[in-house]
Amino acid sequence: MNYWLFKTEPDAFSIDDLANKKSKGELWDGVRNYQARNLLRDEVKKGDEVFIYHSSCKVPALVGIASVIKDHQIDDTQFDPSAKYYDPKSTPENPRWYAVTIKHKKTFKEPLPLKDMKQNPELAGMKLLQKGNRLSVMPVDKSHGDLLLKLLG
DNA sequence: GCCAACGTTGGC
DNA sequence: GCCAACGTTGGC
Repeated sequence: MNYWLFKTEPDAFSIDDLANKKSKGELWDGVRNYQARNLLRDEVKKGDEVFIYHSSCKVPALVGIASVIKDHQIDDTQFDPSAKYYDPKSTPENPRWYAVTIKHKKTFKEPLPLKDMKQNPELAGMKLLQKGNRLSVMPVDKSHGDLLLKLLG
């Protein structure tokens, strides 16, 4: 079992939206970055735990946890010209983008703001805290993941 | 809204 | 394959 962190903009899709999907879960599509794609395709596996992070909002923070309930599949939005994430250079014969399905597990009673994470020496080294980091899907070390779960319950 | 830090694109 | 121009992300 591995830990991951997925970013989402709460205005577009929040932890509450994910919670509302209940056991059905949510297909995490629309990822259009090769590094993130490689993780989704090759390394994110059913049963893994995913920290949900709200970005580009008033208080950027870790807000909850989800679990992966389905391994990667082709992200069909890449073929749909009307979709926001349409990729004209992608073909069904040679798809570029993939998506996994995750299910809401828990919304933390108190979100853990980015600001606080930066101040916790035990979390130093987390990819999320590295300057200039823009990845929307990233690995979380086991030690960091365990600690976060302990902090957040 | 600003801007730093990237990633991507395309001309050469 | 280099690199300038451009677009996007995301904290502040």
